[in-house]
Amino acid sequence: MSVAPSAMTRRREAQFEALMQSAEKRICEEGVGALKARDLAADIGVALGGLYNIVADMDDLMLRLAQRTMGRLDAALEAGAVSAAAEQPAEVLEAIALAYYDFARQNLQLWRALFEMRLKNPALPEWNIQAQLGLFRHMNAPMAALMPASSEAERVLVARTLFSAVHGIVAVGLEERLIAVPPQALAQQICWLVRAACKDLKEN
Amino acid sequence: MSVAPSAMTRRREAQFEALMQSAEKRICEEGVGALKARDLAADIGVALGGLYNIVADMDDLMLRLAQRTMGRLDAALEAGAVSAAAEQPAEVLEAIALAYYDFARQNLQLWRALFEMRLKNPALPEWNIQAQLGLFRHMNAPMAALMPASSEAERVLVARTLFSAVHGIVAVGLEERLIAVPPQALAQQICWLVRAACKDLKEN
DNA sequence: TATTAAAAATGAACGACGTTCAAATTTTTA
DNA sequence: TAAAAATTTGAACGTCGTTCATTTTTAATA
Repeated sequence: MSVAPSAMTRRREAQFEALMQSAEKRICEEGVGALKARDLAADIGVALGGLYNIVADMDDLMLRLAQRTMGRLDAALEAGAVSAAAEQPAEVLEAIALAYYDFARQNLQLWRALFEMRLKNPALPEWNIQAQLGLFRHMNAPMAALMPASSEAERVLVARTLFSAVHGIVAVGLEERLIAVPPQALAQQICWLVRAACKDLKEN
Repeated sequence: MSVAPSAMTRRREAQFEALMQSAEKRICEEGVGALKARDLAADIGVALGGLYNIVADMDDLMLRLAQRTMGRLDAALEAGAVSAAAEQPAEVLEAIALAYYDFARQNLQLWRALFEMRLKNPALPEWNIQAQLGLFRHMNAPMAALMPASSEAERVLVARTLFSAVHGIVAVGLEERLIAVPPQALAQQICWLVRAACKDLKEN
């Protein structure tokens, strides 16, 4: 589950890790828009041009960071799912949704960086796509329980819809540009929507 | 309902309008990331520095563009709402959601620009905030019909939740970076979620 | 160990960008 | 028509990501 480019010497791996940590620190403190090649190079004690021996370019850097963040998000969703296992499938989905919300709140800037990535080359590398799709893994079991008569494709579609809806609520809710919704109220809204959707699935 | 800064001469208004149109054309054709001050200045036949007599800076330009787009979106939502009026409130909300999805599809790049704005000064001007909040206007009547016993604040919260959820589905669905969901399937998913949410509201 | 070839690191330089501002030009006023 | 005010200009500035010829370090070989 390494996030570093393959074929690295030990020294390079250390540099890569230092770069990632310095970038994450800066994102957390100042937001993703404040990431500057010169700052990062200075942080890890490397000349400006040396950055490009560790990472192909800033897009590559962002994608590697996204990979790390998704790894942590995956673990958080997993923890949320198991905490509600052996319960009703709707409750598991609810726990996953709340875990997603909690992760976004606790890692606000890193989580935002996942979506604010504006890559020069919009085509994502395969390993990034797979990591994204892998996040849906936690919904498989509860979705299958909720929609036993449906096809795999149908379940995947509904899972994506549910995830997207929750993501939208979280994203808009954490946007401070408009009215700030109290966290507790937001969590309650997420639960309501997930429950309502699951109830409907159950009835049909 | 003017979108131009006040206290403009006739000439300035014409320049402003030309600037907006040229910017919108470029956004539609190449995406918001391709907007360059030099290109726009050339487009409207003005020296580079002259842009800053028409608009305070690029942030201001983006906010004015957003204002125009929101104006069109507002009209589209209104049209969607009236097309389903005198029906069940759930059907009105469904029509609004579908109108939102349709607008996003038909004005993909301009719609994206609404959210991809990364302003140097993240504080939004009051007129922009009001325009955003005004978009919820169309949900007032159906929400009141669906939740007659609830407070105004409660209804606003649920309306925001519903809108955010639909927005999330649309945003993720129109993101081509992952699996492309067929438009018809996406519309169906939106309808399903709105209906499920409304059904739950009705029962409680 | 000395020599040499390969690998890695350097930082000045480049082009693109948004923004500024003294100077030139146009328009308005007296 | 002359003076004053307003507008327009485009060169110049600072910042950014990125490149690459040069230097420095590391590794291999005799």
